[in-house]
Amino acid sequence: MLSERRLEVLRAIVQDYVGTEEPVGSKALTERHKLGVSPATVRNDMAVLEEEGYIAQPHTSAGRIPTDKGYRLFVDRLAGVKPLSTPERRAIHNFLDGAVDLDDVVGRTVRLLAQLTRQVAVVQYPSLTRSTVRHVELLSLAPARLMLVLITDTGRVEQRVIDCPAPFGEASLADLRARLNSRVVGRRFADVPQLVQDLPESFEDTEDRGTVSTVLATLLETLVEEQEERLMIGGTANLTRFGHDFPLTIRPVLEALEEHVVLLKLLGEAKESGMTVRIGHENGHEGLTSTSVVSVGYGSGGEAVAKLGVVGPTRMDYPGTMGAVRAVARYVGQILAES
Amino acid sequence: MLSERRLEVLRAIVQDYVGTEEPVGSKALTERHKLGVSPATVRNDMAVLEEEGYIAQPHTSAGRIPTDKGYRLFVDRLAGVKPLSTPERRAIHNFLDGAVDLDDVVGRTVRLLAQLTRQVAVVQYPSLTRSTVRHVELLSLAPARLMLVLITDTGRVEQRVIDCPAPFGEASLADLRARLNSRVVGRRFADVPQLVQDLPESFEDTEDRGTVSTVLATLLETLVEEQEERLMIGGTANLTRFGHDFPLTIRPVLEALEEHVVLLKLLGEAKESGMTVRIGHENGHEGLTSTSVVSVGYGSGGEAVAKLGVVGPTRMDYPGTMGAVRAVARYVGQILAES
DNA sequence: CCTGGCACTCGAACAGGGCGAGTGCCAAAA
DNA sequence: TTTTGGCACTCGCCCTGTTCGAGTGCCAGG
Repeated sequence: MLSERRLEVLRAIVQDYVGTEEPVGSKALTERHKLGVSPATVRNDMAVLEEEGYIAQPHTSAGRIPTDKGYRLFVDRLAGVKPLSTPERRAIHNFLDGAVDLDDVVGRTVRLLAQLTRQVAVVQYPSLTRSTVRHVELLSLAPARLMLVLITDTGRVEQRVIDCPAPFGEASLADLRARLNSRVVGRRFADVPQLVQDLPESFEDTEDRGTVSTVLATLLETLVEEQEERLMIGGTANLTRFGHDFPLTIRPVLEALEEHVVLLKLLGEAKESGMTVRIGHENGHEGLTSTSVVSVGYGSGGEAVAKLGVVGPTRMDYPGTMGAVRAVARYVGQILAES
Repeated sequence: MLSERRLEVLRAIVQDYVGTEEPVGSKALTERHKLGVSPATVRNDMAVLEEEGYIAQPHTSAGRIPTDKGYRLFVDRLAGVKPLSTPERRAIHNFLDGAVDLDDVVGRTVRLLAQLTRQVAVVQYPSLTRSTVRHVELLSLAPARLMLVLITDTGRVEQRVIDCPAPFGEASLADLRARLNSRVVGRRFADVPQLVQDLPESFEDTEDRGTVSTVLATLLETLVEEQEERLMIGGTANLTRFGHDFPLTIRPVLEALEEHVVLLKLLGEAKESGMTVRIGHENGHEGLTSTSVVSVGYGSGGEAVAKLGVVGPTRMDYPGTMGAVRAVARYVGQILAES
C-alpha cells in the first residue's frame, strides 16, 4: 500500500519530531535525511500519509506531526529495539546489585528505569497468583488474637491480624502451623484452597475448629485480595519534559499515575510475553491519551511473575525506551532468581 | 513593634492572597475587610510592613504579596488552627476504618490527607527505633540459607535472606528461634543489641556459633539500616494548582518529593511534639523554596512513632491545612492503637 | 513519476498605544 | 501625631496592527 519511500518519510518525520519536538516540514526533512528526492516530492508523499491518517498538521502552514496511528506503524514496522551500550549495561548491574530485599529491588528498579529512559517508570511487585508459598507463620498476639504471616518465593511478605472466635492454645497453634506448612509450602497459590479445605475437620476441639476455619478464611482472602497488586512509581519529575501546553496535559497524567488501579489494568492488558507498546488512545484512559506505555513481563524463571514499564509522551524515543525496558526487565529477573 | 492594625492588615493580605492568588492592593483590601480606615492609611501601613520585610511587591504598580517572613508571622501570631467540620471528621473515620494492614493504613492516610488538603501528602511509616519487637521468625530456605523475618508492634514486617557459613540443623534453628524470641519479644529496638550479645557463646557447636553470629549481625543491621525510614507520598496531581509559572516551579518540587531522603530529613527536623510549619527557605532545600511543609507526629500511645504532613505552596490555607493534618494524625494514632 | 517554481495561508513575533490598578507624596483635617 | 482625600505618576497587561517566514498545494515541464 505505502511505498518504501513513503515509509521512509514517515520514519524521518517521527525521528525528527521526537528529536526537536516541533512539527517538521518538507524542506527540513530533505536537508536532514538523505532521501534522494526533492522537497516537492516529499510534500506529495506527506499529503498521502496525511490522507491515510498517519500524520497531521496542528494548523495550516505548519509542519506535520505523527498521529497515534503513525506511531503505531513506526513501532510495528519501522523501528527496531535499540540495544543498550556497554556502559549502560554495566550501570544497570551496579545499580541493581546489592539490593537487600524485595522492596529494595523494586525501588532500585524504578529509579534505574526512570533515569535510563528519562520517563516515568512503573514496576509491579511480583504477583502472588503466580508464586508459591515459602512459609506460613502463625503468631499469638493475645489469647484470642493471631497474626498470620505469609512469605512467598518471590520474597514478598503479607501479614494479617486475626481475631479468633475463641482462645487458641499454644499447642493447637503449633499443631496448626505445622500441618499448614506441611501442606502448602512449595505449592502454588492457586492450589492452596483445595489443599487445606479439610483441615478444620482434623481438629477435635470444636472451638479450635472455629479458629482454624477463621485462619484459613483469612489466608484464602489474602490470596484473593492481593491479586489486587501493588506497584511502585518513579521519575514523575520527568513529566516536566512533556511539552509547552503543560499544565493541561500533566494534570490528568499525574492523576492517572496515582490511580494504581488504572496502571495495573494497563499492565494487565499487556501481552504475557514480549514487549507491549500502547500508544495514546490505545491506553483506553482519558488522562493518558497523550502518553504511550511500554511494558514487558519479568520473572525469575522463564515465566513472568509481574510486569514493568515506562509511561511517557507519545512523542518518545521508542527504540531507545524499548531497549532500556527490555534490558532492565532481564536483569531484574536475574536478581530475583538469585535471591 | 507592629501595631494591632498593621497586624490586621497583614492578616488581611495573607487571607486575600491565599484566596485570589493575586497581589492585593490597598483599595481591594478596604473593600473586602472592615478595617475601619481608608485606603490611604492602609497604604502607609503597607509601606511599613514592606520596610520590615513582611510583604513585597512583584513589580512597581502591583499589589503586595506576603514574604516568607510574613507567612511566618501569620502562622505564629495571627492564625489559629481551624477545626474540621463534623462531616469531614466522619469522612476521616469512614475512610480510615477497614484498613487491613499497615500498608493499607498508610496508603489510606496519604490519600485522605491529599484529598482533604488538596495538596501533596507525606506519611512516614512507623519508626523501627521507637517500636518494640513483636516476633522474630527464622525459616530454613536451604541447608545453609535462612530467612529472617522481623515483626514490630506497629505491624511492620522486615525480612532478610541470610547465607550461613555452615549448614544449620532444624533443631539448632528451633533452639535459636526460641531463645531469640524469649529475649527480645516486647523489647524496644534500642535494647536489643545488649540482650543478644552473649547468644553465640551459649551454643556448643562451633559451626553453629558462626551461623548464630551471622544471624544476629543481620538482625542488628536491619535495625540500624531501617532507621533510614520509609514513607509514602500522594496527591502530586495537586501540584498543578501551584501557579502560572508552573513548569519552572513544579520540576524541582517533584524531584525533591522523589528524594525520600530529603523529605525524611525535613520530617526529622520537625518538632517532636506539636505541629511544625516550615515556610519556603526554612526548608533548607533548593527545590522547596516556594513550598511550605506542615507536619506533626502521630503514634499509637501518647508517644509519636512517626510523622506525617503535607507539602504545598507557601501560599496555602494554613489554618485549614493545619487542622486537617492534626485531625488525621489523631485518627491514625487511634487506628494504630487498635490493631 | 519527479521536480522547480509560484502564489497563498496563517501562526509567531514584534511594536505601539490605551487602560487601569496601584503607588507615593503632600497638604489639610482630626 | 495620625488619618484622610487628592493627585500625579508608574508600569505591567491587553488589544491591535503589521511584518516575516516557514510551509503548503498546485501546476507545468522534464
